[in-house]
Amino acid sequence: MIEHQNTNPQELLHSHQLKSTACREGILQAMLDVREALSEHEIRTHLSVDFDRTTFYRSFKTLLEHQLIHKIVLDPQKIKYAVHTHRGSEHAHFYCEQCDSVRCVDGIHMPVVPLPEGYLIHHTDLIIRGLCHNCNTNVS
Amino acid sequence: MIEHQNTNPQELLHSHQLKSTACREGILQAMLDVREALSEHEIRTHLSVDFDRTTFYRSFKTLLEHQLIHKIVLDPQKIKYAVHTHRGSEHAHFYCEQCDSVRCVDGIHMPVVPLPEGYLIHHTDLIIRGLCHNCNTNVS
DNA sequence: TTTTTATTGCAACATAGTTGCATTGAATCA
DNA sequence: TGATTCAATGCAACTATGTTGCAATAAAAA
Ligand SMILES: [Mn+2]
Ligand SMILES: [Mn+2]
Ligand SMILES: [Zn+2]
Ligand SMILES: [Zn+2]
Repeated sequence: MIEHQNTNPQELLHSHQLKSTACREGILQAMLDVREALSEHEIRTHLSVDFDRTTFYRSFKTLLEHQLIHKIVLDPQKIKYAVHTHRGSEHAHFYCEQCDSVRCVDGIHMPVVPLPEGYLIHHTDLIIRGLCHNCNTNVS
Repeated sequence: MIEHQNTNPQELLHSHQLKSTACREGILQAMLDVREALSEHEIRTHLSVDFDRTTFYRSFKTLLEHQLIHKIVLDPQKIKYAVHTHRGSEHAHFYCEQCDSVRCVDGIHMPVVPLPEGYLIHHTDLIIRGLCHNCNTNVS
């Protein structure tokens, strides 16, 4: 199985012309380690150093603006972040309603939406909710 | 053009075995009047009486649970609610990034997603972001 | 009319995120 | 090396979106 290169926070940041700070590195490292979309809290617990919430969110903002990461909004109180890997930027997300995990889903052609005349599409968000393999198979 | 019946808060509530309270009625009336998805604030300004935020959110919760309305989460700080009309429950939403409006979009077949073995789909959310006819045509 | 049940309002709390301002720290320039 | 500069950090305060506990009130049922 071929592992993708660039799975290194410093390199990632540098390749996007961003300074390599402790907080940014930590966020990226957590995401690369876990390989799942993570909430602020989940990233925080994964980290050894503790940053102020402001710093954290400013890092998120920077990483989002430079498209190193993306954000998955499941609910106003349920937000996850994931790295942008080599996959196409338009992809779906699967949310497991039982174990609360979010995974990026490749290979989905976004639906062609019959919108009225004059509408312009910038971006399409597709979130699939259900049970992941683990939660669906290992029934209690 | 055929107008759908039941466009009346009291009837709507009653047909779903829900008590007809002032807050519930107000929320539904606002949505039926405007015919767009509305935020809490937008509904509030549309109403004459002012309810406590708790009452408001408890009404939302009840209406959501009984499927009289549905919720469109655009961002943690950008939430809209819309009535469930006769349209199918699975439908897409269009969000105009300029005028901030959300409209329910009918006639979209949700994409068939090639998920790995064992995954179970409960629901699919599709949000299309861009410019509405008005904002796209009337360029500044 | 009395009892029961549901709704409302208030206070307090939680999560997600932003802004202003002062401080620190890391590069860059001389 | 030292001074300048600019970005990153931390703290305080604030916004939006909810939720929970508890007491008061209003509506339905007995
Ligand atoms: Mn993703
Ligand atoms: Mn809708
Ligand atoms: Zn799961
Ligand atoms: Zn618009």
